[in-house]
Amino acid sequence: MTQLAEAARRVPLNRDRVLEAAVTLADEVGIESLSMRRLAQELGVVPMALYKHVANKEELLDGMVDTLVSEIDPPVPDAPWKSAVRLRVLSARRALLRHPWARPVIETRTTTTPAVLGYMDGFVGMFLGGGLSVDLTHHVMHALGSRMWGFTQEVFDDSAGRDAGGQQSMPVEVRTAMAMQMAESYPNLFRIALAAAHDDESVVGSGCDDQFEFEFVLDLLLDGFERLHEQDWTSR
Amino acid sequence: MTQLAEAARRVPLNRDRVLEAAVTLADEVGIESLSMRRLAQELGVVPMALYKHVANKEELLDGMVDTLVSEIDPPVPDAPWKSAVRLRVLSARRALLRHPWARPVIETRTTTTPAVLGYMDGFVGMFLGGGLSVDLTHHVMHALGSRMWGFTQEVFDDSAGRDAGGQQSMPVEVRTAMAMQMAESYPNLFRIALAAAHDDESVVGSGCDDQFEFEFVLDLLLDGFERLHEQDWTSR
DNA sequence: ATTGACAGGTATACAGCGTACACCTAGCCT
DNA sequence: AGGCTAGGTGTACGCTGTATACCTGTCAAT
Repeated sequence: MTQLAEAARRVPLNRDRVLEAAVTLADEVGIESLSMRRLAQELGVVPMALYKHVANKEELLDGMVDTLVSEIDPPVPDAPWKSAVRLRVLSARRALLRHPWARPVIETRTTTTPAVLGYMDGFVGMFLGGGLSVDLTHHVMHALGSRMWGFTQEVFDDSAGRDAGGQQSMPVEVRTAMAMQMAESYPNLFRIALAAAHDDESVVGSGCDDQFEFEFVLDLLLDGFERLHEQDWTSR
Repeated sequence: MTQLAEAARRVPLNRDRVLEAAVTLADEVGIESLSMRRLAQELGVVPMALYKHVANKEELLDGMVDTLVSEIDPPVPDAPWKSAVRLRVLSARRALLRHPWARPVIETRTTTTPAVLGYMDGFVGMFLGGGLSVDLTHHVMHALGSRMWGFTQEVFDDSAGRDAGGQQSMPVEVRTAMAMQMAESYPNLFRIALAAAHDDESVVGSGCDDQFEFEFVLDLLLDGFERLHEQDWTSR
């Protein structure tokens, strides 16, 4: 035990190792299971030891976001603004899909770290560099919102029809009964769910290509931005 | 005490009263302070008593969202789809601003109650009723996302320049030092923050009209939807 | 060589959370 | 009269973040 203690002390657990461990732990067990105690245990250390390296859990989460930001590709220089933005957003999205915990964490952050400010500054720079006015860029950044991070607030779930409840072990007669119930309670949702299920080749899947939906909206917005830019839009 | 117990029993605390109390409590003290214990206390009852009326806290939150949904105006019939959608979204936004707790709660909901399904169904109905194809409507609903609820994921905060940190009691030399710091670290953000501060008549305000930003994006999207509809867009 | 500061790990403790489980009691139906 | 039940109570468990005090090894300055 003395040896272990010494071995632990030989690599004295700095801030980066704490953040790194937090990221991989959250990747593995999910953000809801990332507690200070659990993280400490993972590092072979007592919970309070973490507080020598991060002020509190909020700061830990801030740090985790910072490491995520560092994984996002920088803006490609000398590219048209639209594709530069597009590429970077999609890079952010890839990073975000690697770290599912990041979405809820980003959503709840209140403080803005320098790394995050730098990330945003990059976007603003792309728009301004593309010739968009300061005014338009301002509103465009608001419009981009969380899509800047590669995610959308997915609040519309069209999987309701095929599998309301989530369990797959359900007698077929119950399923059809529920489908009929839905068809009459939510006729419009039903039509869409039906169409999505129809298009879907793999019967198992959600019937909805998240990546397609994301790029659909992203391009819709980018095209809108471009149009406003071309007609010298201004907020009066 | 017997009298109190009897008085309490005379109005035996049903599900609706629990939900109503939860909503007003959350309105007053914020969602982060809404605990089962606190809510029970507010109702003059022991915490576990609540569990006779809601299965658990999740279901309580679901119920709170349902009451919020009931405050949103139904779709106005016989209106062009664009303005019908627009009106309803803005009605949702008003409800949401009355209940600040709703945004984080909606964001974290996993189950979808019938009331919420009905709400969504109404939107789908407006698009389909306006002649949009099932396919386009599907993607349009995804694009709408959380904006359906009247909020955007506000992840871009342009108040960074004027008041990084939030405290107003700060020596002016420190403030200018920070501004200079920002100007060189985040030159692009700085330009935008500066412009926003300039436009702002009230020096105190955030320098950013949230309502304007919201409607800006909403209309950008609606116009995009319309354009796609006019050119019979389809996802192949 | 001794001392003292300090960085970093530890131990204990507290207040708060959601909620499982057992219990009680008043009112109603047979 | 007797039991069922709806609804409120009391206690307890395991979990959370973190304040506070303590200890110990390392290193710099005397």
